[in-house]
Amino acid sequence: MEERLADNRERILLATRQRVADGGFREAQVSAVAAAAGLSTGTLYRYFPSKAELFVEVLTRAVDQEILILSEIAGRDVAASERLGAAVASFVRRALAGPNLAYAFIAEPVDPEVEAARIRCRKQFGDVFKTILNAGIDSGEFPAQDSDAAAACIVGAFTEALVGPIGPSTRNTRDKARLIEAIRTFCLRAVGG
Amino acid sequence: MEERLADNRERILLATRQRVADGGFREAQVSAVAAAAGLSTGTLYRYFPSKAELFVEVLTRAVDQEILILSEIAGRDVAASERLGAAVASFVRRALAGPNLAYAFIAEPVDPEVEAARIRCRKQFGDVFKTILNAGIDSGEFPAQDSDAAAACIVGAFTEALVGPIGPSTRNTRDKARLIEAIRTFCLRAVGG
Amino acid sequence: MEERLADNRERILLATRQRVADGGFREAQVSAVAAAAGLSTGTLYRYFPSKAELFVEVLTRAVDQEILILSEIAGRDVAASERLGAAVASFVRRALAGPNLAYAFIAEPVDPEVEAARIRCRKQFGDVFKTILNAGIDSGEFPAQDSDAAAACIVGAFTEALVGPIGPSTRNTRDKARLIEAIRTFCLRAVGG
Amino acid sequence: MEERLADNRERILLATRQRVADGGFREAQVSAVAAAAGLSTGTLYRYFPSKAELFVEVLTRAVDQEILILSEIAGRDVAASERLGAAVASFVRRALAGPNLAYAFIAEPVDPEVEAARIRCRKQFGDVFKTILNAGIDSGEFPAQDSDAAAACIVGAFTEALVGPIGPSTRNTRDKARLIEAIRTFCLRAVGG
DNA sequence: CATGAATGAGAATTCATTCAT
DNA sequence: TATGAATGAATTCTCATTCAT
Repeated sequence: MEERLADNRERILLATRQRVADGGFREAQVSAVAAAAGLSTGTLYRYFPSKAELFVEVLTRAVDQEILILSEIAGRDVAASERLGAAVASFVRRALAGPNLAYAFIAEPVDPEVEAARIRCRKQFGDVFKTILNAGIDSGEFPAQDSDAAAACIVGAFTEALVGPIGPSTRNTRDKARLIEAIRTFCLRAVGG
Repeated sequence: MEERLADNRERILLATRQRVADGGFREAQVSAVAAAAGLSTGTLYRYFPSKAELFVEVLTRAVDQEILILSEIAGRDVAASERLGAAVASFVRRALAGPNLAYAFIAEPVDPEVEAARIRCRKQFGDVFKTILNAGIDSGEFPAQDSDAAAACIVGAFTEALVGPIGPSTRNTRDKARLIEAIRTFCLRAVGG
Repeated sequence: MEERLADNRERILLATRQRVADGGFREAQVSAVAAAAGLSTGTLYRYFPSKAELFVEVLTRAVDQEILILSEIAGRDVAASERLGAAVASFVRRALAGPNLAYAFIAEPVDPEVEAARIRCRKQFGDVFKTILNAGIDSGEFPAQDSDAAAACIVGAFTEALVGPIGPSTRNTRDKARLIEAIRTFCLRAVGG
Repeated sequence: MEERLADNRERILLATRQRVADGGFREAQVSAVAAAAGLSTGTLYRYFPSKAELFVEVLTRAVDQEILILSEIAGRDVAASERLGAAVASFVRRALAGPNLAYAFIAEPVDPEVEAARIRCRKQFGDVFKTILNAGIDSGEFPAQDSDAAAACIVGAFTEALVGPIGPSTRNTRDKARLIEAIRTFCLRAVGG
């Protein structure tokens, strides 16, 4: 029972992720998500009080996991530039696996409540990079700079290059590797590392 | 009365811009825009065949003007790095005047038709920067690099720094000047200039 | 001036006929008709108090002319069967020249006011045939029969064969001649002539 | 609850039929039909994907049943003239029960999708009569004739006599019986049977 | 008289949320 | 507890008619 409840909750979250990845938040209607999860809409509403809160959780979950990984990298005992490069590359690599999901999460707003969550998430990303930057500046590895602005620039740079419409097309593994490298180089040089 | 017609068209475009700036395309319903323009919905439809086309025009208008300015900068007879810095700073400066509108233009998707226009617009931005980059690479001013990826990164960087939630808050003129400088430095260093 | 007024009125009626013939009443919007007549909608409303009354007049005009011709045939000093055959063939022949107009007039309802006019028009057609039928019955040329029903059947028969969707396709002159003959034969035999 | 669902679907179809019978397709707005069925418009859309498809189903339902009956008659093992007479009389008899509905079905076009269905339906009717006619012609019972044109004429004749405005008014049972007989005689004689 | 811009009621359709079973 | 049918507010778009210029 407890088992079952948790199961349903996970199924709903998963179904939402998949639909968002497919067609963006626009295509993730409550009824479609419920159907994909093998549940009724009524049941979905037993687990989530509203569509917005469901979306917020899907978003937060994905981002939390990402932040965990990036934080680990940020905490490593190596040069800041290495950490920065690793963090960027790590994020980019995973994002390339599911671009639409990343796009929807990063760029597509839905309603104010979800939008607020999206903002918090980007802020979290920025904070990770700011941490690395500040460490590098303190250690003299990076030149003095506005780490807020630079962190924002970094997040923006890889977001756009990854999921934005003007990013280079990445069809095969080689293309992807090149793109990751290009973005890493860009960001590293940008902060003077 | 020619006067009057043009007026209405402009009023509608202006009302749309304002509502978009306030609450994104989401809040720019036909009836709300018409009311804000002091017109009936029927009249709005005399000037624009559909909501989507109205949005597309609002979008392209703003972007076309921007592209014009950036292109002029890109064509100047000075070092590529100077042109790049000037272009970034120029864009950022103007964008800081109406951040929400910029956000809606750059980041918010609406429906397929408008989304297509948004993509074209971002591509235009990217192309301007790619032109500068390639010139700089050819002249040996910048190191060899993937100019597609770098152009995307640049657009993403300043977009995010400007309108993204993680960008530093800019309350006064001094803050703004600092932000512009930070973004310019970031982008210039990023491409090795 | 007087000249001009009459001209405009005729132009409007003609433009209406043409648009109806092209796309049915559905496509004959006031603004489209006015444009086709080279006038403004406001001017159109100086000549016709409403769209419905305009349509009614277009309808009545066309039918009145038709009735005139049929009445002449009905009044000829020849056998009833010959008159009947001639009337049917005469109507059918002209209708084949502009099938869409005929169809719209005969079968397509628009709004109650126009529909009422349409009913009156069909009644007029029926009356012509009833007159011929009654004459033929009186003279012993046709067997006794319900001339109301038979007249309705005749109108229905040629209407359907002409403009209905199940009528045989008539692409060339030969086809048309055959169709006219088939309908005439059908109607003549039907009344026992 | 299965019960309930089917009920609603039927209720919607019935409500549509009734409104169509009253005022034609024109008066069968989605909201009016839903209200007449005791449902919300949203619910109506659970059962029918669009107004057009609802209309098409109302149309085809009625026609399919009719065609079934007529086909049975057409297949009987009696003289073609008897079958023709029986088919006409059978159709007319039932149609006299709901003249306006029949009119809307047979004569009133609405939008392209529904109009297409209407055409298919009339074609079905025509085919039944063509079958009988061809059989009669083959057996020598009817003289050689264009069975396409004649079938169209027959459908047109009884349609008009039934639902057209010029048909005789039929107030009581005796009148109706006479009308049926008049139409049957008309059609039979028309094909030479 | 002529114009044609403006009006605004009305129609179809969608979908998050509720609640009787 | 689960269901999913029902709801109805909200939104886009059309077009006959009016009236200030």
